[in-house]
Amino acid sequence: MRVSVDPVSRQERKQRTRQALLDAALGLLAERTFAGLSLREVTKRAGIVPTAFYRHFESMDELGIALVEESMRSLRRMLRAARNDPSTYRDIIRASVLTLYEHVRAGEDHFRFLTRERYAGTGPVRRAIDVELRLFSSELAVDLARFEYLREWSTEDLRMMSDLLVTAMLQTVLELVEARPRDAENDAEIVRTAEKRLRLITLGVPNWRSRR
Amino acid sequence: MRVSVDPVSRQERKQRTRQALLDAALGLLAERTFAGLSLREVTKRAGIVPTAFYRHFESMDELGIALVEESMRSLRRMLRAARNDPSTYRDIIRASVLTLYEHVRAGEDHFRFLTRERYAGTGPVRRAIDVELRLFSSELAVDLARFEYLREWSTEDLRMMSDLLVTAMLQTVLELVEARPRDAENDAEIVRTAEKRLRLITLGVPNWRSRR
DNA sequence: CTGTACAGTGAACGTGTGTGCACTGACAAG
DNA sequence: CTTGTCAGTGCACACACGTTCACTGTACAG
Repeated sequence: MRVSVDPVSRQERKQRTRQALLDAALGLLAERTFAGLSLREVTKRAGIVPTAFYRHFESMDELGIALVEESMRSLRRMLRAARNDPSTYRDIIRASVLTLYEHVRAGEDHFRFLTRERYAGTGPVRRAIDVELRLFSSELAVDLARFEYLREWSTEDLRMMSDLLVTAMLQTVLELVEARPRDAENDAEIVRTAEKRLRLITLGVPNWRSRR
Repeated sequence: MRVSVDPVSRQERKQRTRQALLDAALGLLAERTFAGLSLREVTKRAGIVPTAFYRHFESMDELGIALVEESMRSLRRMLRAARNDPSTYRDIIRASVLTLYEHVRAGEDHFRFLTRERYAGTGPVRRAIDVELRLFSSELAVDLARFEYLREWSTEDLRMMSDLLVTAMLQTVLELVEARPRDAENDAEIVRTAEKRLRLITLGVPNWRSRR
């Protein structure tokens, strides 16, 4: 097998069509639930014939899971950015919320997909999101453990807190992504509220005593 | 036609069929999204012919909105119960969470419907839930304003907090309703975590200073 | 240059869908 | 007893769906 330099090699073309399918689905999901997508629609938008779909995915569910993976990459990229942001040390909450805001507005469709399908379906897509989000929350818990006040928290309590933070953040994502009207003023309002939420949650930390 | 033993008035019979439609839909929603329901399915389960559907609702969306209203009645009943529970004064958080738990397990389908469709659809059903939940959060904010520490909070901050509480509670609802495995042990775990969440949030309250 | 693997095609199928229409028969009012 | 109302029926339609199958054209390996 040869690794071709030619940009239109066979496998690359296939990869390109696959991506077109993913993009088509994601585009349609702007105004529909994943369960409400039809294979025919997606292929039509991707510019191929319905039956060719099966050359790339075994079923729509499989495409959905690929979409979850793609979307989670956005989320992790965000977490990484937040970790490496030097301004984090001055005001971690403000910095985190701003990072969230920028990433949401940049990869809107992915975030919308995740937040909507997180609750919507019953199928494999939902389960995949659930698993990935649990993992994500665990990573966040590890980060949290590094903070002064949180050093002695039980892992269970840390998990509780990171779950709470993730939920609050995803709630903000939803507000941003579903916002109407969509102007800078409204965005600022949402961001401000998000900050307050996190502020309130973290204010409780110094008073926390682990209990059984 | 149906030969009924007990005499029932005409409108009462109609009301009964309407309710059968609502129940049928709610039942099917245990494992599907509202958008994924078909009119034919619902009528079949309700025991009438598809076309008779239109005697009761103009469209599935209209039925969905009726379902939202019905479900919100469960939610409000819960809030009222929480307000009138005398044990609330001893430990408001524990009392609230237990009230939530009992109501969720009692009217499971309604709660599942609300929490799922809150994010799922794009249609009128979702909008209806959004409006109702905003209203609900306002009511809660009014209740909050009566508390010692919260007396001087701005209405905006009160809203922020009640939204946070509602979101945390709905998250708990979701965990309960989607729980697997569904046993007493798992339930207890969920309830315990829910309590911790609220505990953490309220711990921040005494330290809060409203800021612009 | 030849043969093959394979992405994409196009017609065909069976099924489930929402809705229009003319209908039936039980009830309630006159 | 007569009559109008109306919840529920049964048939029909046009359409969109997922999936099958035999096919075509071309990039690549030998």
